[in-house]
Amino acid sequence: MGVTEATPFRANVFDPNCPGRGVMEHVASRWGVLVLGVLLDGTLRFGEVRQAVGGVSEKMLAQTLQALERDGLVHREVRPVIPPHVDYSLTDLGRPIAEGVRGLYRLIEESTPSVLVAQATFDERRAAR
Amino acid sequence: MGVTEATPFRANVFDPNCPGRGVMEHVASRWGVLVLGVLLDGTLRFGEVRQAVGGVSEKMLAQTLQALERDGLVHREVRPVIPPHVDYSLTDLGRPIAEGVRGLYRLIEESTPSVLVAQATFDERRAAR
DNA sequence: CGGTATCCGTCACGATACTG
DNA sequence: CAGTATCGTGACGGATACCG
Repeated sequence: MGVTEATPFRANVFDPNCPGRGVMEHVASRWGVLVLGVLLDGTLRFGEVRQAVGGVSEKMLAQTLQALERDGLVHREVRPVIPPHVDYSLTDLGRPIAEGVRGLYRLIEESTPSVLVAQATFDERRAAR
Repeated sequence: MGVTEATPFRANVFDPNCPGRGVMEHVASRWGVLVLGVLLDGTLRFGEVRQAVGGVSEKMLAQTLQALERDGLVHREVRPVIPPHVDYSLTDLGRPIAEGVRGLYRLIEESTPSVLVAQATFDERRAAR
């Protein structure tokens, strides 16, 4: 088997027609990463999620939550009262992924100062041409 | 200060007007995650990256690589020969982030079977209405 | 070979209004 | 309160052509 056995990394995600790619695009979407990150804090209602994630519209939030629910990463619980009350939380499947996302946050925020310097340098060089 | 001191997580990424958010959107973009993942294997030429990432157009690849280069996550080295030869690799700043992305791949691929079941169940319930 | 420029379609997204 | 429906815009993204 040699190399085949270990398959060092080379995920199938790189294949356009692979189910994992779709999940990746839900998770790593503009709002997906933020929703998962927010839900890591615990169960939240629709409006609370909306408030916690800055700048998301109702429509996009509903859409994002549905995609994540369909993938089994987020649990949706409706309480039949008036006015309606809907709770969102991470599933056991979704939690590790959300934690991975949180790890990315951490790294990116730590890197932010360096990134800003890099951007400034880059833009400067461009202007100098 | 109690809770305030630790600031459990609650990254500034959730603020729409924050530099980290922009970086996050580059990294967690459709092609950004894939490019970073591919470069983790080592230095690659433009064409090699294009081949490794399934389904990306030249335009989007160039655009993605530029954004990551501007953020200081990817290093671009031009060798002035004919025909042109351009190498791309991760910077010290970019590598940890790329590794975080790889971690997400792993998690998502492990989850894929469960996700497919969840999707089937979800779609079934919808149809049953 | 590794881009950049241009054109153009599509769909992601936001704003608004409405329902249960 | 938590959505769904509809519509309009603009950015994203692909195809093509051309330059260094």
